[in-house]
Amino acid sequence: MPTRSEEDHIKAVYTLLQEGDSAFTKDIAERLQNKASSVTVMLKKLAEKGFLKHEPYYGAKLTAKGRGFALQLVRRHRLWETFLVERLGFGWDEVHEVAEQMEHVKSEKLIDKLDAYLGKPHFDPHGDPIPDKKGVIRERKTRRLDSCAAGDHVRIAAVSETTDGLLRLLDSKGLRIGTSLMVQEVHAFDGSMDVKPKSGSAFSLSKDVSHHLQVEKGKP
Amino acid sequence: MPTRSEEDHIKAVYTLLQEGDSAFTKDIAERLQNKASSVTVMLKKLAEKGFLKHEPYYGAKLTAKGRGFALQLVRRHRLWETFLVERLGFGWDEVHEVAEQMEHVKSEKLIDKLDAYLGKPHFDPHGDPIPDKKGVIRERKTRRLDSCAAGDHVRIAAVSETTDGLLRLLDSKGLRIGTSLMVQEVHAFDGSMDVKPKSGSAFSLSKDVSHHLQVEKGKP
DNA sequence: AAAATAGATTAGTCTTGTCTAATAATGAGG
DNA sequence: CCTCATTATTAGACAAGACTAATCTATTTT
Repeated sequence: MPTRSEEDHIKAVYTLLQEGDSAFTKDIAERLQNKASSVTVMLKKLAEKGFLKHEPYYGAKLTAKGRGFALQLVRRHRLWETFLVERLGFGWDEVHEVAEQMEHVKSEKLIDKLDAYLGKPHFDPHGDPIPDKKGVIRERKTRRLDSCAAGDHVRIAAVSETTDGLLRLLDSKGLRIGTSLMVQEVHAFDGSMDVKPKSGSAFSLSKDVSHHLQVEKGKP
Repeated sequence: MPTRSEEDHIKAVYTLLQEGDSAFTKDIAERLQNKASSVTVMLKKLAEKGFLKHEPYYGAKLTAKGRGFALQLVRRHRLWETFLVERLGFGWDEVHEVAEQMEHVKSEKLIDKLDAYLGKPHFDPHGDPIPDKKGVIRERKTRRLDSCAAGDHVRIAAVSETTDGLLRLLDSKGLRIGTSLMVQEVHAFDGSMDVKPKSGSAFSLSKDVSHHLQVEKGKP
């Protein structure tokens, strides 16, 4: 049974591999607010315990065991985030840190019951998929909003960054998971775009913002 | 900000002082599954930090600061137990260990919102009082069932031991918090008593059991 | 009052997880 | 191909928190 620090490292590796295709010591260290040397030591230990393969100087890859473990952590994290937002009334920009603590509570039964209580949700408040008990993630075909062209009709599926600033900005513009948009115009010089929500008037989004919005096709 | 281990020690001292009037090294050690020598070291540290007074060889007493801290832990523990039983459908004999982990999650806002979500309950599923945000406990005048005499009408207010065995026994007899009983007869030779629930037929309770039931007066 | 016993404390060790400093490997540019 | 900047690793120190063994204190028993 991994310690809390071990769990954090496994999850960091998983997340980095999701975002790109590599998990380097430096990036893991940055994410965990640790020094690289500490991470090296930890990776060696986790490799011995069979959670990952550590190729010195070339980063880490998860084993099946490590991946399964990481998926349970992600599941726990996202279920708690869902609980905090949907039941306790937290804003979606406030839940990350708390869920980060709750995900380490060890009780399989607790997660089973929480899952049932929330209605076995497939997505968390940021639109990220929640792995099921077996670690299976239901896939959606989404693209980044900044890859869309004028005239596209789309629905916001997920927000791929969870910094407080971005989430509050979206909130203030009335942009939520599920909000339908039409892309009116894309400005080549700075990548900003004008979008019009189904209900409400049009406004502009900078590339910084549209880059982090995952959307799926809506009806045209 | 105390560490998890420090929190555990503070709470153990608080609980022992509630149950009796002393918190000795040995008893703290037993409760935390630690050795006495480890506890001594910890008590010295907590005394330096101002959470308690440590009188070597005569145990520990909490300071106001330590008591306030312990009350917040108790509050968190009992709110989570209430959540687990009332919302997630856990049995009241299954929640202790999980709540023991959840009580260490640090977020004042979380507890405020949980409290509101549960309807600001004053008692947990075992009938124990939940301190409010300021640490104030609403008192009730209760007595142990084994101090009652034949003919008394009482209502179960709390169960003062939370071992799985006792709680399951009570469950199987239909005894819950709030159940009304009439004491039919007390047997002097072994302290057992016959009781009759308002609805249902009479049965016998051993002294072991009646000793741990806190009751309040019901209507005669 | 002395001895015995239960419990508490101290001293010293070990493990875990972190750090800093020193050393080594990689990959890019000249 | 060599050098340099970046990143990784190793080695050694340190703090927290637990343990064992040895010592000490308080209390009870004789």
